[in-house]
Amino acid sequence: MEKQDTVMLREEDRDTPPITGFGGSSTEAKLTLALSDATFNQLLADAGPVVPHLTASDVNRGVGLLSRAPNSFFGQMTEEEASDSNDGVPHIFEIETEAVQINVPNLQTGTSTTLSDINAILAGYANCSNNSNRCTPQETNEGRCFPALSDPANMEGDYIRQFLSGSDGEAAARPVSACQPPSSVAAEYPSNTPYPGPYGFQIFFSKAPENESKKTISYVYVRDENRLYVRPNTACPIHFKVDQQLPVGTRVRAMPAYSRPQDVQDVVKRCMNHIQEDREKLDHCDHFIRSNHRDVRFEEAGPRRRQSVTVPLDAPPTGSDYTTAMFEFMCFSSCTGTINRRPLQVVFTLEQGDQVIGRHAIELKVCACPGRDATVNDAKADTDGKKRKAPKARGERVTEFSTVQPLTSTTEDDTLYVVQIHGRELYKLVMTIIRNYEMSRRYEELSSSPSTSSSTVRTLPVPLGPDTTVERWLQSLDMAKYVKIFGNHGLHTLEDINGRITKEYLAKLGIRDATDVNKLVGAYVQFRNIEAQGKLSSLESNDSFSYTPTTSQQTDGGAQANHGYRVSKTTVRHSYKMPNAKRRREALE
Amino acid sequence: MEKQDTVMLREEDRDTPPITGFGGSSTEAKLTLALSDATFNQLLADAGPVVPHLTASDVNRGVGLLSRAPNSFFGQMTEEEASDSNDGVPHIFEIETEAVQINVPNLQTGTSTTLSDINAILAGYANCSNNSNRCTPQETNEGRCFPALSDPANMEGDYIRQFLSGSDGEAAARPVSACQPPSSVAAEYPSNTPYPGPYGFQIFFSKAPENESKKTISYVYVRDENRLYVRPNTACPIHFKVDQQLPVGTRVRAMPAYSRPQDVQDVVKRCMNHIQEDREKLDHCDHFIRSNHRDVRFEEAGPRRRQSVTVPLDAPPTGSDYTTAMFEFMCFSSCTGTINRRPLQVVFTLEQGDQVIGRHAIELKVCACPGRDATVNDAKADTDGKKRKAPKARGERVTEFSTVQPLTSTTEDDTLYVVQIHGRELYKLVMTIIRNYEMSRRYEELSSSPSTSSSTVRTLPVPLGPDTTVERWLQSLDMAKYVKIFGNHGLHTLEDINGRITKEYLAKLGIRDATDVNKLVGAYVQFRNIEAQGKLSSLESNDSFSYTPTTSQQTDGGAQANHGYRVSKTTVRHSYKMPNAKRRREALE
DNA sequence: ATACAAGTAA
DNA sequence: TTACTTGTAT
Ligand SMILES: [Zn+2]
Ligand SMILES: [Zn+2]
Repeated sequence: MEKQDTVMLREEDRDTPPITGFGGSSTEAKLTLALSDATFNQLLADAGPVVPHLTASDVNRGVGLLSRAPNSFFGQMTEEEASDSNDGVPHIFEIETEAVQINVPNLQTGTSTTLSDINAILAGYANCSNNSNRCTPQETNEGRCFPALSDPANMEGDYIRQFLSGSDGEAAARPVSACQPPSSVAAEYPSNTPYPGPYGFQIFFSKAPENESKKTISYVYVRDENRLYVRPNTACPIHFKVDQQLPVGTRVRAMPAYSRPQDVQDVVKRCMNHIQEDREKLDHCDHFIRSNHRDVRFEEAGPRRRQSVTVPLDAPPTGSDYTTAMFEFMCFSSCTGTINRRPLQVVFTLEQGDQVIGRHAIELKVCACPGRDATVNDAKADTDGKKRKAPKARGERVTEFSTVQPLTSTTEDDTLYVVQIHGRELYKLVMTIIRNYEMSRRYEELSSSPSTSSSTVRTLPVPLGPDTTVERWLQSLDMAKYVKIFGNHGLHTLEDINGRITKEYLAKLGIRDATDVNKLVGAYVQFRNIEAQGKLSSLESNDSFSYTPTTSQQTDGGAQANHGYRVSKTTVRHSYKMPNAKRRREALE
Repeated sequence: MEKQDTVMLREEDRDTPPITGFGGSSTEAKLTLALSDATFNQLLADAGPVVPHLTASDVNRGVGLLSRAPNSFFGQMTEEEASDSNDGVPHIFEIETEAVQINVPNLQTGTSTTLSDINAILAGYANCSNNSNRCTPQETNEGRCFPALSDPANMEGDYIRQFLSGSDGEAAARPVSACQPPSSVAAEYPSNTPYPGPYGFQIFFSKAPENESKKTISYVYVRDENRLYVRPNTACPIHFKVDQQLPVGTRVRAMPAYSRPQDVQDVVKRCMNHIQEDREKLDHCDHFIRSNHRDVRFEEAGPRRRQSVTVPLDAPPTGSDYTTAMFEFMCFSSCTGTINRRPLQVVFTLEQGDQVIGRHAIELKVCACPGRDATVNDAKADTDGKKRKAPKARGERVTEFSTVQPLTSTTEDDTLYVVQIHGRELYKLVMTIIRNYEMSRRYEELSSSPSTSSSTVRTLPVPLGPDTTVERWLQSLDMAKYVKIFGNHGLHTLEDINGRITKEYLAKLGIRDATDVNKLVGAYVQFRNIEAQGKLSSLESNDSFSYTPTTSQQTDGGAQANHGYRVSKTTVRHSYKMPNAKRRREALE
């Protein structure tokens, strides 16, 4: 089996998030500690040319790898995306590569791993690769067959690669005695490798799962983290989609697993307290995952007696192209003694008999307040890696104006207003705002139609909002060539890029052309400014304070041409110096 | 048996905390619901003249009664107190009274209590009273023989007394068929009545149990609450003292019980998770209380199979007059499923064979941070009656800007500028800024010196900049309490928080107090506004685009008083409509 | 929806 | 020791 032929690395793919395997990223330091040189060299010899990507920060943080690279999880779609199934999104997985992925679990502290352990793991993936031979390879519209291995910005990642790559790539195909049958339940470590398989198996969640208010929501899926937050003992609908009709008897298995390398060997079970609680009420009361499907089957199999449930993947209801299954999670992620706050995953496998014909995994947190915890995790990610930010270089602050809101109407844009401003401070402030605004307006006009000199011409016929797609935004800027890059990084809406568009960030994405960078940043700044305006405007609505026009006079009273260029129409003069008496009175109330 | 003779109630004792029995205080409403009239009358006939005291607030709060009345717990001494044993502290219990105390457990919701149940309870106490005949009565130096029954402030307490007292007082001495043996383990409900008994049994704790620092302390006894805070699985020394030599074979039993009336019927056991954890490591791994004494005996007895341990009360070591026994508590008070955060007691009984010859009880909280929790409980007691902070009311937005960021230099603040603004979008944006600015200026003036009508009064002498520490900023806002929160998120300078301060973000940081949030956001908006002004001003130096004043005219040319109120000094009129030619040229470069 | 409680990690 | 996490009460 010549895997090299199927692994096509291209230079331009380097900015693509790498695919990462289950725990594969954290072998680094611990392998060098626990393995003898001979063992380690053998490992190198066995390892194929394609190795999982990992970063030192992953190792240090013990973070679930999958959550770092949303794009490495194929098959998660929003409901809308799922509905147009042939859009050729670049998220289609090249299945051959699965065969040579290496998922080496991290070693437990104080334990050691033998070569046969590792061989067993490799064998498991070899089996996956055999299965994949039955699959129809799917290529993206970019012709990319495999995500890049290298993150040029991460030298430690390169270091690891140095150790694990460069060998002959035979290991994946080599039969090993510890080889397990392909069944998903039989593996020592459950695979979580995304695998759409021959039927294009996909999993996704409702965009707005419930009408509950944000804080009381009983489950929420956060796409950036590929993580489901859900309350225990709550039926959570999960949507599954295939692109062909499935043979009868095809089932979906939900198997829980620990995310962190040091935990993967543990079987996820309910805690004793919760088992005890349901001992008389539920059959299989020790299973962590349940389903209320009439045909649910509880299984406990494999060398570790891992527990899982399967439900048949019924045909989609009429008018729908996906099937919804309900699963319940019967313990908190924080339950003492067992899960004990350890990060979890759920691996969903599409199975035909004992053949795995599709697989997707999600991160899972079962908690009392999914809405709250999803938010908190978001904030944490925001400030992550910011321990002590180095004194930031000045001069790029201009890009940091931001927060999101839709544009307002642009129909009266050429009206000229005259405003009296009281005090130099405020005057300078206003001038700054105005300059900034005009600057971004210029950018926008240029990008939309350089030949138009009037500021009434807007690139965007429809106001931008947080839900506007990045694609549309880029197209409006004549930067459609960057659509793919943004999409590859999981940035689909303007909401997604909120707070991100800086020169540095664009550089990370691989956008380094100075003109384009300036254009993007400028346009983004304007979007942010205008959006901020809308936000502030909404604030003022229920405020008792309101300025009053003191003078109104017409300047430049040009006639308004129907579609012509209107220099100015009305002048309103306000004085913003409030009478002291009034100010004091209002302040006191 | 004429108990009345031994019960000496004095008027001046009314403010003394009453003695309360185990759960006796909450019979009130539920008795009247659950008992037939005949049964209830029978109960009244059986009840002695001395009844437990209870308050409605106890019932409503479900508060452990004993914690309300520290003085009702005799026998707890500090080490110093114990050493001078003849100081005649008023904590000496008049033993005869125990005979007629009534400990009626609260009825479980949905259950009913029969008269025989109650008789059984009464009988238990009758037996105690018989035992007490062997005791040497001890009087306090105040001559008080029995705590007052009445809390004058509590009418419901009086109501209960009305029902339960005033009968012939025979019940206590009357043998009842359901009568239980006197053994402490045999009772349906364990008694927690303090009872020094014939040997003057006393229990106390070391004043400073450990040399650990306050926060890392593994156990602490708070005398005001008669409560021991202790870490689980930690040997906690408890001192026992008798004033005569004990017969050989005398043992001390430690039995856990729930404090609240609605819990007393439950047996205190370890939670399943912790049992499981120690299943192979410990014998009697299901016992909540353990001792590392070589001669510890685990018992499980009585109708409820209550678990307890006994250790021999060895003779005090030479030079000491007390004996120390070690007990360990094997679950958190917060353990899910079993104790579940319910308040606990430990009843220590001195036993000779199956005779109880001494008893004392303490409140117990087993927690991870005894030092912290003891302090917290202290503080809570301080602010008691304050309930929990009311959910914050919305709509006080006017206060949002009350402490808005102080303005920068003010020397020219009253200059009036006239600005032409092109386009309604920009106009609205500018107006929003101006309104916010003026609003904060108003509030700032009010807060800094309401008597000053001039805006020259500033709160902050030094202008803020991106390098200003968040700490100083917060201090200037009187929000120093949030310094740590920001610091923990790597936000140290105003630069760090640039673009981040929104209500949502603050909520993520854990800052949710509406007033504070509004204050911070308002102040931040102003800071941003001012900062943006400066930044863009500096930007424009190397920017070919710069607005130019088109008109300059003097309006309202008032003379500038030295510190007087200056209405306006200069008027500058700008047009912000850029020439199309220039705009196009700049945009292309 | 907010505030608190309490175990636990850094 | 601090502060965060996270279940739970109000
Ligand atoms: Zn559990
Ligand atoms: Zn426990």
